[in-house]
Amino acid sequence: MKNLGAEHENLDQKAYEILKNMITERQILPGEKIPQEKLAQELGISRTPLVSALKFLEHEKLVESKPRRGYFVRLFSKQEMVSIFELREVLEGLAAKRAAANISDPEIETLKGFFRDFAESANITDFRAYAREDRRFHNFITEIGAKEFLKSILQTYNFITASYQYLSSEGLVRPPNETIEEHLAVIKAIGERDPVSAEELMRRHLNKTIAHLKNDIEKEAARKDSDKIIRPSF
Amino acid sequence: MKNLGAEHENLDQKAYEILKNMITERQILPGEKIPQEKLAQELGISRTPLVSALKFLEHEKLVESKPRRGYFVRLFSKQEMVSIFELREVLEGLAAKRAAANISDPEIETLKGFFRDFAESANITDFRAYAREDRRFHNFITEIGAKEFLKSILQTYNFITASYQYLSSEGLVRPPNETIEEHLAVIKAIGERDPVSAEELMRRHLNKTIAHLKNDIEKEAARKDSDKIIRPSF
DNA sequence: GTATTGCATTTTGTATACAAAATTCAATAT
DNA sequence: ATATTGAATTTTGTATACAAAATGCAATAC
Repeated sequence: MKNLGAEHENLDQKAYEILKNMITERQILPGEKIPQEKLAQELGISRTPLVSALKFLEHEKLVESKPRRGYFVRLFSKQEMVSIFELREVLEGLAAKRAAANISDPEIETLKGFFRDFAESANITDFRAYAREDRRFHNFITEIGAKEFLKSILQTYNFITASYQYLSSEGLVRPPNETIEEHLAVIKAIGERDPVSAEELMRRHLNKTIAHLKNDIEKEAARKDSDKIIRPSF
Repeated sequence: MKNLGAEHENLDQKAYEILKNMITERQILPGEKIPQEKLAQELGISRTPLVSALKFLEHEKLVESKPRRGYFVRLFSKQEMVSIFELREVLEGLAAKRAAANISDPEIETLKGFFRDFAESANITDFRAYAREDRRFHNFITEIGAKEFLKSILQTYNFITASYQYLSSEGLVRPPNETIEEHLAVIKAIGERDPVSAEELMRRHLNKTIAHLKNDIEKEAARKDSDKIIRPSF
């Protein structure tokens, strides 16, 4: 009966945020079932707002409902990650275009600050710091270029990307040395308020990541194929 | 795989579909409040699945929650419709690209059937029939080019477009004589399995609609501005 | 006649209750 | 040992209950 977190609009919201956090921070792992009663008790709420939050997350594809069996944390295959990056390509392209069209002077200054610390060094070694900057950069563009609809979609898919990559090399698909120039090019285009170039460059940037992922998938498939060929020979 | 047909997985789903339908068919008008208890009784269910459905629709922006005051059918401004078409531009562009890459031979035949009845006539007069074909055409491309994530997003935004346009000239922003060639060009590109052209043409097609909408908005603004100037002179 | 106040009514947010489905697990059969 | 069965237990889907908030309305004051 104690209503502690009194700053929250309602319990649905609170449950939603906590759950989402638990998923990114891998407190519940992909594929795992979400124990409703137990979790509700842990959070000091009833099942009602918890289920409500689960339905929201289901809509965002972060969670999957198997009827009469429960909710499970969604597991994304590499193939699905390609689909998500394809979406990010067009959506962030649009965000970059709109950012270039709407950005204010002070925002341009902020934008130019991104990757400044990395721009000079010939070889970036701190992957973790770079990955953080990467996320902040993409979020900043979403923030200024995307509102309402676009923003809410992008947040979902950027979030999925982030939670998926949590384990891989600090959350980077490609090495900093390869992406830094692409980032700087996007910054330049938006800074010059050039929507066409901004969109094009952002799309190219994300498209290269897609190519990289697809390459990984192919390599894996090839490895498995060769296994299949070799094994029967024993 | 999927459970289609009359059997409803659960009441949430049922309530969701009925509500969504009521919104497109304007049985509940934009801005109106949704009476939970009354509607639940009418549908012969409790408030629980109804509220569940409302949360889904809230996520799709079809409905808006004002805390402690209830749910209201969302009202879209022309400005917001522009944002939605900007989304459709990039998303259906992607869908068209993927459709061109994945389409099967029989599907090409179906595709080529679209707009056949209109292609010959020099002047299309049956707006209603054309509008229906338009919707079917866009849905078909979504169906073959977009799966999972892209599909679910597109369905939402196509739906908003449809429900918004319900009142305007049979649901068309631009006249058939203007759009028919664009449609045929997209069909040709996908039929030739040319992803690059397919994307480009679909984007251009939707972009022209955006331009048209923006033009409308400007005209309206101009009218209001001139009102403002004239009125004080009395 | 319009504005203000206070009370009765309605509606929301959340908890709880409960039947039906799913799961577990031990007992039994193969 | 492995497979099968079936009752005991858990969990889901849905309804209902109820306090707190919002709303409507009538009585009163201005």
